[in-house]
Amino acid sequence: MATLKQVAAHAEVSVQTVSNALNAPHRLRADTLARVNRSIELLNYRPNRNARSLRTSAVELIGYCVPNWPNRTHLVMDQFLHALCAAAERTARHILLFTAEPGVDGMPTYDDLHARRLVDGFVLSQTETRDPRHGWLKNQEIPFVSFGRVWKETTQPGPWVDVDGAAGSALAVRHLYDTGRRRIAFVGWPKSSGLGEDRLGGWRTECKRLGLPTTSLAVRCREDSIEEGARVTGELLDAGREVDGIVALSDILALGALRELTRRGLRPGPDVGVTGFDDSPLAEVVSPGLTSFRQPMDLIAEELIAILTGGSGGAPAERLLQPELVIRGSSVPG
Amino acid sequence: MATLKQVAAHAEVSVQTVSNALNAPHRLRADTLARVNRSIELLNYRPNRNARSLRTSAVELIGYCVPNWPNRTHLVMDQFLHALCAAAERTARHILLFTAEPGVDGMPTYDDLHARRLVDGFVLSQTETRDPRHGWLKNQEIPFVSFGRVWKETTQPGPWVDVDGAAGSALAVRHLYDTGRRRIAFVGWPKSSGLGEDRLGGWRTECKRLGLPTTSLAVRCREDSIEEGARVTGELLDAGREVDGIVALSDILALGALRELTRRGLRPGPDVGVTGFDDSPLAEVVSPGLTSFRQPMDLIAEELIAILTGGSGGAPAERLLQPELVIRGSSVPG
DNA sequence: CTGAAAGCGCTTACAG
DNA sequence: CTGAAAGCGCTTACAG
Repeated sequence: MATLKQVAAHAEVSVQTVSNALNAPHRLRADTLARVNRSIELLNYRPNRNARSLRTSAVELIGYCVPNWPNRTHLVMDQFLHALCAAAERTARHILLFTAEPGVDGMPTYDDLHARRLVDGFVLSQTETRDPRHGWLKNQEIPFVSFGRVWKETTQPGPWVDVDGAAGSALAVRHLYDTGRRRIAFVGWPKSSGLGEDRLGGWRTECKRLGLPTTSLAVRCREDSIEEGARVTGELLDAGREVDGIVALSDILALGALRELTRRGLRPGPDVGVTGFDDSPLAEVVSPGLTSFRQPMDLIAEELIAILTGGSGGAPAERLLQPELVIRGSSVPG
Repeated sequence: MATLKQVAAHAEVSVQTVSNALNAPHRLRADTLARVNRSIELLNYRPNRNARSLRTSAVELIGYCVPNWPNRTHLVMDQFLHALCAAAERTARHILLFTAEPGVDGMPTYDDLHARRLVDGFVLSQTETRDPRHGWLKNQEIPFVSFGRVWKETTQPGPWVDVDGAAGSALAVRHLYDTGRRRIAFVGWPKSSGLGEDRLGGWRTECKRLGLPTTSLAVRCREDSIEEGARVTGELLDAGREVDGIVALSDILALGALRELTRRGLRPGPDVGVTGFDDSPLAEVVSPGLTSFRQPMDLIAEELIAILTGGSGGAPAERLLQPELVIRGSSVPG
C-alpha cells in the first residue's frame, strides 16, 4: 500500500505537493500536477482515510440507527437506505449503521458514536410522535437531521425533512372525486399518531372543500395490518354507509380494504376506489394494483444530506416535500 | 473533548498507562487502574477511534452494499441488517453502507473502500447465481464472507454462510404430508436460479421418499410476483391435477397461490395446504397466516461476523444453517 | 508495574 | 508555485 511519502519520492516533490494535488490541484503548476498524478496512478495510491480524518477531525460518516420493529413492517426501508447512501456518496460520505435502544435509553449510544468520532452526525428516521431523541441531540449539540416530524406542540428541535401527508390525503380525495366517487371514507390509525392525524386532517379538509360528507366516514384501526384494514372496511360496508371511495393511511391497510371488498364481491376500482400510502413494493404486486403515494426518496435523501453537511446557516432547515400520486387499478372506475 | 494526554495529566500517570487501562487493564496495579478510571470518568473521556485505527490500521468497520432492486423486493432486509449490526457491535465493530454497480462493474468501489481503509472487509449478500464478486475479492485478497452460495460448478471462492433450502423444501413436503396432503405441487422460479433449483430438489427428493407423485406438479413462474404465483396456481388447478398442497419458493409466490385459491372458493389450509419461504412480514399479516420458513437471522449474522473477524484459520469456513418452519393457518387442515 | 519516545499517514499554516 | 515542520490522538515495542 503506497503512502503519500512514497508518491512524493516517486514524483520528486514534497508530500505537501502531493497532498495539494489531491485536495487543491489548482495550486500546482500544470506540469507538476501531471507528474504527480502519473505517480499516483503508477503506484495505485489511495489516501488513507483514517489519517485524513485524524488531521481534519471529520470522519465523513453519518450515523443511522437501524430500526428493530418486530411488529411494524418498514416496507420501503431498502429504498430509503439506498437513496440515503447514494446521496451521502455524492458528497464523499458514507452511512454507518448502528443499533440502539428505543427512545431516550438509546441516546448514550448516539453520544458515544459521536464522541469517539465514529460519525460526524446522525440522520434520524422512524420518527415517533413526541420523539425524545431530537431534543436530546440538540441539547448535546450533536449534529443531526430528522426524516419526519415529532408532532409536538412546541417547535421541533433541529432541522427536518418530511413528506406532506395532509396534502397527500387531499390529493387522494380529489383523485377519487375526479373518478366519480362521492362518499369517500378514511381508514386510519389511533389518535396518538401525529402522522395519522395529519393525513386525516387532509382528508377532512378536502372532503369539506368539495362538499362531500365526512360524518361516520373516518374509522380507526388498532394496528397497521391487513387484518385490521379488512375489519374496519367490513364495518364501513356493514353500516350501509354507501362508501364508494377509501383513502387508507398505509398500503397495508389498503390491502386489507382490497381483500374485504373482493371477499364481498365488490370490485376495487370499478365499485370502490381505494388508495394507499408509501407506494411500497406490495402496491405494485397485488392485483388490481394499488393506487398509492410515492415518497420522493431521492429528493428526501438529498435534502437530509444537504442539511446535515451544509453547516448551520441561521434558522434550522425545514423542508416539506410533496408526495406523488401513483395511479393503479384500485382507483380506476373503468 | 478530552484526550489521552489530558487524562494522563489528570491522573498523574503517563499516556501509556491510560492506554493500558483501556486496552490491557490487567497490566496496571489495582489502585492505579482505579485512579485512571476515575479521571476517565471525570473528564468524560472517549478514545478517538480515528487515532486508534491509524495506529493499528484496523478500522473495525465492515462494508455492506445496499441493494437496489427496483423489481425485486427484499422483504426481510431490515431484519438482516439489524441482526448484522447487532452481531458486529458485539465485537465492537460497525457496518458501513455503500452503493455499487451490480456485478463486476461495482468491484472498483469495493477495492477503493478497502484501499482507503474505510472498511476492513465485506459482507456480501443478495448473492446471485454465478456471482462474480467472490472470485474478484478473493483475487485481490480483500477479506469478505458471503451470505448465500453462488451455485457455480466449481468450488465457491471464499467463506460463506447459507440456509439449507433443500432441507426447507423437504420439511415443507413432510409437514404437508403429515397434515394429510398427497398431491403436493412446487411453485418455483426459472431454471437459471441456483437457489430455486436447490429448493426444487428438496421438494422432489422428499416427495419420492414418501412415495408421492411429482410428475407435472412442479411449475415455474417468470418472476417473483403475486401475479405470477396466482397464474401458475391457476394452471395447476385448471389442469385437474388435484393438488392439495403447494410448496411455494417464496412468500410472494405463496401469496399469489392463496389469492388464486380464495378466488376459486378453495380454502387455504383446509382444502389446500400452502407454504412459503423466508417468513417475511407479509406471512404474518395475511389471513389465513402463511406457513413459512424463518431464516435464523441472528445466527446467520453471528456466523458471518465470526468468520469475517476470526482470522483465516485454514480452510474457508462454510456453514449451512437450517431454516425453521413457522406454522400458520395456510397449512392447517382443521 | 510504569514511562519516554517513535510513529501510524495525513493536512495545514507558514516561510521562501 | 513549492517545501520543511509541526501535529492530529492514539498504540506499541522497549527500557527501567
